[in-house]
Amino acid sequence: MNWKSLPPLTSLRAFSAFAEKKNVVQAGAALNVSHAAISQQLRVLEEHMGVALLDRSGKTMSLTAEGEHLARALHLGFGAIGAAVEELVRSGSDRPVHVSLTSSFAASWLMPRLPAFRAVHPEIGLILDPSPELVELRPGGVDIAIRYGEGGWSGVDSQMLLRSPMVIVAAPELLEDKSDWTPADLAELPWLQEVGTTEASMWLAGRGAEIGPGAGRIEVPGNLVLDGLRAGQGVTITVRHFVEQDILNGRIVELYSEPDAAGYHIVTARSPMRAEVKTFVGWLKRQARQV
Amino acid sequence: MNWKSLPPLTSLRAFSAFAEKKNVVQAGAALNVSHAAISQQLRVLEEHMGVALLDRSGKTMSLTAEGEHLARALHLGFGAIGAAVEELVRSGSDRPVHVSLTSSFAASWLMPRLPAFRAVHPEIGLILDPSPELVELRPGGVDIAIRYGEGGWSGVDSQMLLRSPMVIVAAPELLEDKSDWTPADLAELPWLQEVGTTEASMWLAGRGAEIGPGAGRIEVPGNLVLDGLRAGQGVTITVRHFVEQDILNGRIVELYSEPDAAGYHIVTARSPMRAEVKTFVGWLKRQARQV
DNA sequence: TTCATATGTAACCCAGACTTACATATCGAA
DNA sequence: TTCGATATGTAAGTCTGGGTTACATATGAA
Repeated sequence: MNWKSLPPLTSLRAFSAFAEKKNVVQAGAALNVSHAAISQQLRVLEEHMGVALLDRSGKTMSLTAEGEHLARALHLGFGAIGAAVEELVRSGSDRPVHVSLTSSFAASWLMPRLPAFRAVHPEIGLILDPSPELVELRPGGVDIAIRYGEGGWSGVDSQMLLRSPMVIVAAPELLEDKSDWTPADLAELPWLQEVGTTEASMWLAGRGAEIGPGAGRIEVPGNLVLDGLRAGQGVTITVRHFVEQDILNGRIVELYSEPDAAGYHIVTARSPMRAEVKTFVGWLKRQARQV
Repeated sequence: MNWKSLPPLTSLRAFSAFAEKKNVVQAGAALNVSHAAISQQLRVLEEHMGVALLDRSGKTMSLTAEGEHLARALHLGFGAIGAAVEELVRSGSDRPVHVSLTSSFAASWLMPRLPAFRAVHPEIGLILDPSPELVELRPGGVDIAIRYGEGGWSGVDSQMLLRSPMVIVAAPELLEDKSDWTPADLAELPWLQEVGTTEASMWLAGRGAEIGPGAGRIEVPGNLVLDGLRAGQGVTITVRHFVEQDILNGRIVELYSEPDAAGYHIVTARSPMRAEVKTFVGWLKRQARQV
């Protein structure tokens, strides 16, 4: 391909649009530009090629024989390009947006807001995939993951969605009148933990304690942890944001708080995002801002 | 054609060049830009389409399946466009440049300089068409005309090539010892006039005189007017530039000079000039400057 | 003539395409 | 495993091409 001798592509596009519409005003409309822009580009093209493409006699402009010839080629050429682009773009767009997240985030934050998303973007399908572990983000598979942490993971792009520290919480009934709970004391209470996760044990271990043999660890599906917590069935570690209301109205007591800069992040692969994914991510961020 | 959803054409071109060269540096070379420009345009395209077109793992980049698909379409599309453009541009370029001019300009100014043009641009053919009258400038016919006057003709573009006033001249032999020639006196002398032109009669008429019956008007082909003048066969009106040397060395006497801003102009149609015509016009102007 | 329609032009503005310079990543060879 | 060679990425600033607006001009129809 001899690119260097090709006229400016903008001028070819303007000419093609003019050839289609037979009128600079409409050609401009088709390209989202003013009629003057088309007029100028047509001159640029003729000047560049040194060929009379347009017959400017009379009120309306028409194509010369050479112009018709070029117009046919442009229609075919740009047509082929446009068709291929369209095909590739839309081949992705009927696939739903695949979101991997933790079940607690899904239950406590995302699910209540989903109806609002459906209302605004009924055309975008979603797959919510609650799984405790990080999954591979790859084209054709999971589009985005929502994960808790401090960000900065390597190999992926991440942006903070919701900043909130981890807290150790329990219902007042469980704690009875005792205050000043040390980690070792807490280890003797029953613990609620989502199946397959180890945050609770890790937290205790990090403080030299270990869940006592008599206390018992209750492993429940992620969506039931908070319900059990409120029912006074055990202590648990969770993201403060999810129990904020309960803490404020005294239904839950906050025992320890991790003062780090962690929070939920939107994690995406370092490859271009489909338009639908961008839409969903944008919506997520707007939702998080207006909490 | 749905122009509005098309990605920037620059980015499509960059991608197509990359697909061809398999390498950003060479793709840049093919488009006369730096490798960084290609790199950035590839990102723009992927971002716009939301489709992974490139596999960036490893040292070299390669196309994904989607990328290959798009590359094929772009190759065909841009190929069709490039071929049509090339065809139109070269269809004009084997036709010689057709120049209409007066025979006196041809003989006195252009012909002596033509060998220099042939030496620099052997690939450009010329047709010199000496004709006294203005001709129609149209695509496929006469490309440029060289005409004497004050410029500003309507319907055409003109640019001054050589400024020089009209003068009335004669050989000293013809004038003998008499000086102070009035127009009426001159009317009694023989006049040399190019066949088909009326400048001489017009000049006399404009001054209340008329070629006398005894004097005689000698109509000769344009290329012979200056020869006859030098041989003392008659008075004539001509452009001063052509007889400048003769005036300076006394072989010709300048009787009257029209002090207007006239001169030879390059006259072209208000339609795009073929590349070869531009070359010739540029050469003409450079020649005129260095006189 | 006058109005309506279509295109041209001048002059200024701005986004996006480009450059330069430096950084980073991978592969192969010593 | 270090080093050089090769290939691509990134930051930051520049500049111009493509655009806008506002006005001018030309043609055809009534």
